[in-house]
Amino acid sequence: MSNQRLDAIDIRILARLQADGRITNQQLADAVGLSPSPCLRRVRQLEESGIIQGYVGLVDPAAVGLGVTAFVRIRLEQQDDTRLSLFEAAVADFPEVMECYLMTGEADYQLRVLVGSLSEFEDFLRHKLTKVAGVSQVTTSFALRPVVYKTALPVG
Amino acid sequence: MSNQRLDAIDIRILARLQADGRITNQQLADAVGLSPSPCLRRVRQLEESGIIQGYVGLVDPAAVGLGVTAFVRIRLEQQDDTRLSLFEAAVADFPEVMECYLMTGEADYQLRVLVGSLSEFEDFLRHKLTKVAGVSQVTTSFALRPVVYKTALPVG
DNA sequence: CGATTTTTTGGCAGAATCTGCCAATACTCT
DNA sequence: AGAGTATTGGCAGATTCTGCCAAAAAATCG
Repeated sequence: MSNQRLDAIDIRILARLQADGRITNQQLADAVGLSPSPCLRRVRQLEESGIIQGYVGLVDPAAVGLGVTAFVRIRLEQQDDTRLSLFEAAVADFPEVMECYLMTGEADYQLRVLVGSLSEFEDFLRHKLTKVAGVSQVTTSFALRPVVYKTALPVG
Repeated sequence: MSNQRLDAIDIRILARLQADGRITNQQLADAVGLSPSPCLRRVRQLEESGIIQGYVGLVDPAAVGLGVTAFVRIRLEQQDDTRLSLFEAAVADFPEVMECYLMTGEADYQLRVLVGSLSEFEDFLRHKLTKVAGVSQVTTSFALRPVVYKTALPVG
């Protein structure tokens, strides 16, 4: 999990793995111009150093009945460390919360919430989010449609 | 890319693959209580039907110098189909734009933008985003810190 | 510059995994 | 119960993985 200098080959490895997390080591080695052995070693190093955080399968939300994306901006009553930690622990446990950021500006936090329907969202608001200690103001906007969703960072 | 009924085993397969996109088929089969062969067949079907959209490696943004997350809300001058399509095509080509949603409410679009520094963000705003035809109002909030970032949908 | 150390690479080989095929099992519907 | 359909498990050749070691490349230092 420490610093590490990334050379041109590492960058290409990252680009490839971001595009296809199941590429075989042989294909990857071929793509970046190495033989399998040093290629695998580089990948392992990138994994162990935390630069590669993991590999995941991506599932179509609509296919599993999760068609509603909501963005929720939240103000807390107070912003001391304890309140922030409490709130963060709470949202981290909500399966509906896909993203959460501590923010500058009007809101303290912004959430991206994924649910199956508006009534599920209401349940989430009424029974979960507003029950968290310290939550003062909640503002919701809904996504009509996703336009771009990427996980691959621009590298190279 | 068509509809498909998901049974309990499929759900468990999806959960596992969302948690570890490089799990071997044998481990996966074991975890869901099948032998490798039918397990692989189910995975292939989920892939071909588009329920599994793909597999990706996740890279730490800070490790590649991308430490600034900005949320940008955008109003267009007009909201006819042509303008929307034009805007969407433009943002899809910006490597900085990780997410974009067509929104209800005040803003027409909301973007999550990932850059290395505030000056890079200014470049993005001045030379890219505001140059897109039809963009009228742009409001930015910055993330101080990511709290939750998940790709795994709640299934199971 | 040349010699030494350090780092990185490529090839090898046994182990593990993949994956298509086929017979056996389980399920469905009348 | 029985016919038909769908799903499963086992098998085996092909592919891939992955640790080890010697060779090559790069970096360091006198």
